[in-house]
Amino acid sequence: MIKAIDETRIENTRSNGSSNLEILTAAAECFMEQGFHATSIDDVARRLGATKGRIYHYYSSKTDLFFDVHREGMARLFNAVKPAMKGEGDGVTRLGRMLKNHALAMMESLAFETVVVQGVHMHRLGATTPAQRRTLDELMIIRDEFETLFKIVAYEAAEDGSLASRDISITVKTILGAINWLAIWYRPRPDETEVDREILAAKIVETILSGLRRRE
Amino acid sequence: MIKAIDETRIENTRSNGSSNLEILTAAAECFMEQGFHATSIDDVARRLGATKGRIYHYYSSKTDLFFDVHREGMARLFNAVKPAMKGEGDGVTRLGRMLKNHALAMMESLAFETVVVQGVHMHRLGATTPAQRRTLDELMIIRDEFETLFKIVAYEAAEDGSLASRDISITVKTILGAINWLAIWYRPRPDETEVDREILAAKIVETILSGLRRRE
DNA sequence: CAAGTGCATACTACTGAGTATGTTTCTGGG
DNA sequence: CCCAGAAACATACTCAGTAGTATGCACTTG
Repeated sequence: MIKAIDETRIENTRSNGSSNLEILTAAAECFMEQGFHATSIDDVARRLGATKGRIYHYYSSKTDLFFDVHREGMARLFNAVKPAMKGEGDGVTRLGRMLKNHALAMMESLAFETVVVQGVHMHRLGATTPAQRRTLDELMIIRDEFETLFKIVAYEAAEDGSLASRDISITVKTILGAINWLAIWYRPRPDETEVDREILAAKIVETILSGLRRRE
Repeated sequence: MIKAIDETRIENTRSNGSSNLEILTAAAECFMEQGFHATSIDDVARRLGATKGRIYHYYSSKTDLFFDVHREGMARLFNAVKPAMKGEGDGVTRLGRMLKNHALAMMESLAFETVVVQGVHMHRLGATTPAQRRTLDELMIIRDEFETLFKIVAYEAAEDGSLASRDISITVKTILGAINWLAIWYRPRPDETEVDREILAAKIVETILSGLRRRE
């Protein structure tokens, strides 16, 4: 799974040409713990055991760094969810697979996905330069596309009769909220294994698919 | 409903003694739009048509102001949800009422509740002074109590057989995530009425209670 | 060995939290 | 009715933190 993510990682080129996963990871962790504005470039550098110079060599601004972390987070979500769209099972079954993979990606790349959640909230924020504004819009388009993946399969599920709901848009937003909320409350335990995460993801998906009320 | 909130509003006294709902509201809106760190005290003052002096007359620091907004947001959630715990219906029915009221409160006090959501995320953040650290811990206790309200009724629902789920803690976190996510995507339309919000809340709750998969 | 690459060091300039100090309006006791 | 004194702000500062820059320096590569 993780190897698959690495192999299919989309290009991460930014302003200065090359990228640097080490920097991205350190930045993601800082942004997760303190948020974008409370994180100084020096904080990220300190976590790297380096200085500003290294970061500004690769990224032209703090905002661009944030954007690239966001980009990486979205890429991982796509890589996790897209393969689950096709395959066997009715619409809701496939939706369940997508949700489970989404949840697992949230846990495995918690720092990046927390930044993604922050980024959504940042939409309104006036990004300073026009170039940054364009990048931000582009990121929001990617986010919409991600949501659309779920809408597509939800429509298919409505047509094959496996989906109960009527209002697809609200339904998708609701269930994605349940998953994304992991960024708020989930913290990995030190001794946690992949299996533990699978179990947690399965429980969450089960709740979403079956609902709270017992079925007869 | 709104009048009821005002009547039962808990005391909002802070450092300097008295409070000021006007300031709290302006601050909540700024924090919602830009986040805590990106919001300057001057921003809040500008929105009030005033200057820093007014704000620092009532609040000893930006952090304390944030805390009081959070407090107000939590108070509104409690006032919305608590009355729905008791009354007729099985456990899941009452849970549904609580969730619906929660969703409505999110929409009606969007700015305050967005700050509450931010506050949860801020938990890890090192609040500077020991006094602020204590206040932050206190706020998190209040949040836990809020979550406990749902757990209590969920346990009752498990006992009366109306609840399908086994893991109460994960179930509650999942469904609260679905509701809280409203803070991210919900934006009131200009011509929106109370009825519109009721319909939206009902759809969300229906999705949570019944689940995605169609029942035979 | 010349030209870049990959950083570190040492600055600058500005923003923004908090403070110190007016200035005006209210309030309550004589 | 008058007038301390407090309450409710506004104005004008200070100063620490931080984004971004300019420059230096080792090390690689063609």
